[in-house]
Amino acid sequence: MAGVNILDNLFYDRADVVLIARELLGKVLVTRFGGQRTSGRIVEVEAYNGVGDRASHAYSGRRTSRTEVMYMEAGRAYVYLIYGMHHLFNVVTNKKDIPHAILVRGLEPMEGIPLMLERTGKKKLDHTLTRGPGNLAKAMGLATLHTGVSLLKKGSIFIGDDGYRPLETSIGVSPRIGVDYAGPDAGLPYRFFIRGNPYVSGKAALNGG
DNA sequence: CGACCGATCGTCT
DNA sequence: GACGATCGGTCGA
Repeated sequence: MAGVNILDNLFYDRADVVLIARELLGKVLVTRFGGQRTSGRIVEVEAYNGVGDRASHAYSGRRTSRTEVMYMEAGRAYVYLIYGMHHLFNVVTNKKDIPHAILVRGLEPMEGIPLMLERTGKKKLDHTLTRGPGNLAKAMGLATLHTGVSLLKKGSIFIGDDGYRPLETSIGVSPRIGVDYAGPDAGLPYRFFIRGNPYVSGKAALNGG
């Protein structure tokens, strides 16, 4: 599509995963499976800051077959199954062997809404279609089999920049959701979202500032 | 509104 | 054998 630049290695391969997460707000996540395209604007993200972050799957350098992709070079998908039923989509950032990742938690649907409805079994478009990480992965057709896929070329999964920029004043910051197990790190301000957007998950009290 | 609960299974201990 | 970077439904105030 004209006017859309794919985010490249220079974008993903940077040291500050929290900054990258914030910069992902307003970008466009695109999937193209079986010749069918779906896309949506990113409105909510969370940063997972490597081996020192108790909320991260890579905390303390844990390295398993599931998390191996987090240790690969920047710009790959990390999709994992949670609660036996939901697939959560992350983007790997920073250099090889530094396991940073960003969880995409909210999308404002753009293209392919009928297909998203079909994938999710929903009857009509409402804010639940792509609100929350499990819902958006399902709507976009993303699952664990996509772990390791590169986002750096215009392939089946990528993130584009169409020039849209959220107002700085519209960006909210809060602790991450669902990471109470992370002790002191549960309170870190690593979640970013577009204030007032209906596709942002979480409770209203978290979404004010 | 908020609190709680069940679903469901791969991953890790 | 326990638990989760969740979701949608239910129940009670």
